[in-house]
Amino acid sequence: MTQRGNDSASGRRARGRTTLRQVAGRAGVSEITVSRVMRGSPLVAPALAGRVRRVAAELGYVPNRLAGTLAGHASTQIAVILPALSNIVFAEVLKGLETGLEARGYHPILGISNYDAEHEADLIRSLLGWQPAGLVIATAGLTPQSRAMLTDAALPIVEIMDSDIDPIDMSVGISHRGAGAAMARHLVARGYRDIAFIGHDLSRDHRARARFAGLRAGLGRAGRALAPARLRLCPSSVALGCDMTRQILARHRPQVICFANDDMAIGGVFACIGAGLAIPRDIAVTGFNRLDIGQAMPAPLTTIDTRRHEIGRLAARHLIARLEGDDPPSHSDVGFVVIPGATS
Amino acid sequence: MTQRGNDSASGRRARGRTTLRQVAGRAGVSEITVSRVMRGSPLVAPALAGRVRRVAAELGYVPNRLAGTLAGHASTQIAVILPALSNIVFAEVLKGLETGLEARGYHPILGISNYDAEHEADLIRSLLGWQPAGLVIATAGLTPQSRAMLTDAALPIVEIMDSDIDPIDMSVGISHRGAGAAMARHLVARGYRDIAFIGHDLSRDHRARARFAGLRAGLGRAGRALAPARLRLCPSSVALGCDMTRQILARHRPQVICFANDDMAIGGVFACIGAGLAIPRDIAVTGFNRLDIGQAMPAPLTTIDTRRHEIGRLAARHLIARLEGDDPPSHSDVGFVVIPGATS
DNA sequence: GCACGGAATGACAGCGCTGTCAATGATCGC
DNA sequence: GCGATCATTGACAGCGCTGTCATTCCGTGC
Repeated sequence: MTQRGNDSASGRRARGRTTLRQVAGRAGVSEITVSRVMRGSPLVAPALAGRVRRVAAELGYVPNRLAGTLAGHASTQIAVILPALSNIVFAEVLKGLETGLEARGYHPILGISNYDAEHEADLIRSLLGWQPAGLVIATAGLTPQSRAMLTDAALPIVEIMDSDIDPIDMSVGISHRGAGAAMARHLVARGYRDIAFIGHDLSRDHRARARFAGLRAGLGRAGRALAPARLRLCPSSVALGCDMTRQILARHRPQVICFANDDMAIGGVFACIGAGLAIPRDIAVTGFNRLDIGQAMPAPLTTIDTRRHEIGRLAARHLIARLEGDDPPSHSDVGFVVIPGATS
Repeated sequence: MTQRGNDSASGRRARGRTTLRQVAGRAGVSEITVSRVMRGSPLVAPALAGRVRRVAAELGYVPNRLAGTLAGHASTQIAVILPALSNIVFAEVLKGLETGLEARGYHPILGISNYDAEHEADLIRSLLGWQPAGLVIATAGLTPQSRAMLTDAALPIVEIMDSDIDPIDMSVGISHRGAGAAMARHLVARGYRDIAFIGHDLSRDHRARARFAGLRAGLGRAGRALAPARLRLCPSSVALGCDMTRQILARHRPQVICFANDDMAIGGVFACIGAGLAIPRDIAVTGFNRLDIGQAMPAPLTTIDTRRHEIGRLAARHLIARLEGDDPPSHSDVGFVVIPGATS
């Protein structure tokens, strides 16, 4: 652990990483042969391949994927752009994606748009600069510019979460508008009339907005009205759901409160319990997403399963299929599932 | 769609992306000048720079970062390896990291080890192949091989979450053993004697194991014993906490149950409520991590804030500092905070 | 009017690897 | 025994960009 030349005081930058050439020199073969061995080509005689592998291991050789990709036109990086990570939903989608990609040797490069379409455009530009083999995106609302970049880039793209779209290339998701409508049918079937809605900042989250629109339209078709929605211009959270529920209860007790998602709904349940109300006898509550925690509550939450794990899995699968020359469907609706629960 | 090579039916691979040369040709300047303009070099005359920028925009030119990095030795990718993403804790750390990195033009390449040290080693190897500028890792238990690769790689490395380690390069975290001991002091101060512990698979999660060891040791020092721990060899979850709590309650009611983390503790709270027990009168409950949801419950959970957001932020900050030639501390303990709550 | 210094631009080599095709032996059929 | 064939191996030219000089063109001061 002495000088070695690298480890330049502050930088600790790696100059002097072992290269193909060094392995080749030490093994007494040409660079291309080492390259073939490292990529498992059957063109190299087994004995030679063994020797080369031994030398490579000895030298701790790690192939430079940058150079390899530049020369060979075959990146194994996949750009992944999500609107947030504070909500467990996207973390689970990302988990599903990472697992599916990693299993086939692909690596995600991550960007978080914060539900900001402009920032999303910047992310698209900079991630495309890495020449990824493909791109998976849960849109924050593609700008025309973003759309143009993606179209021009001509690489496999999966737009995830929403199936009510006309995808640039492929889509995997559910119908959020349909999910809202399904919740409306559920509420109508249960006979509720005085229905309130609590949500976070829907102006940025267009999928939550679609659910809300579907809910309102569905209720309208059944002749029920939705009380004016209560929205707070901040990200969704348990605490927010709790707080806003208390506010509503302070002036009026609706028959049911629909929350924009499970996080908020769980906060709502806590607020109702705190107010001494029995659920669903005194007041009903519904959420969206089917978080595990909502189902573990003493009274499992009425909600809609968005099958996000399946979305991540399928997105990875379709992307890889396309990369391997297959022709996966350009439009996949994984279908949501209404979970009746015990809170409505 | 004639020859052009690109958009080959299935592949949709981009051959024919605009290159520096094309921009240079169209603008009537040399490649290097375009390169300078794209990187904002002051060496180019403003008028010329403007013209070049216009041409680049017209052609939708996106610099190829692979080539740039290969030629210039300055990647802006940062390898990030985490043990899981199912738990919101790591998702939040990742969010903090991404934000900090993105703001300075760096992009995370993600790997999830699933608490598997062997897989972690594979991830390290393959991510290092991208010649990242730095690496952030929440260890799943570095194998000697992993350690060697990281040492040899000679790039800035931040080991996050745990501060009770001798870092390869830098560390940012808290003392998990200390946190366990702090919880022990809290319990002793409250006068509890009959203390149970419920956890998930600690064999793989060495930080949870350290907390447990700290708790047990702390209680031991105070002359209290911990009932034999109940562990289930599966990942932690709300449902698991709920289930295991029911099992314990079926045969005996301890004064307090310590859970390996908040998720499990929340499940425990639900189980106790379901069993008609009042918290903390009939039974106390403690968690770990200080999840928002635990604090939003009618009785805020007694827990320990692990300051994970701060960990992510600081890890990004120190990494970037190092990359920019500064000399950040090699060892940062962000400190945990005991949150007394109302469940103990 | 002229050498000089600085600003602006370019030529060139090469980062580490892979695609392509050529070269080398070894093997084979007749 | 000899050309054809196959299995191996290598030479070479780039992928698209940037570091490092070299070059050109001014305005300056004397």
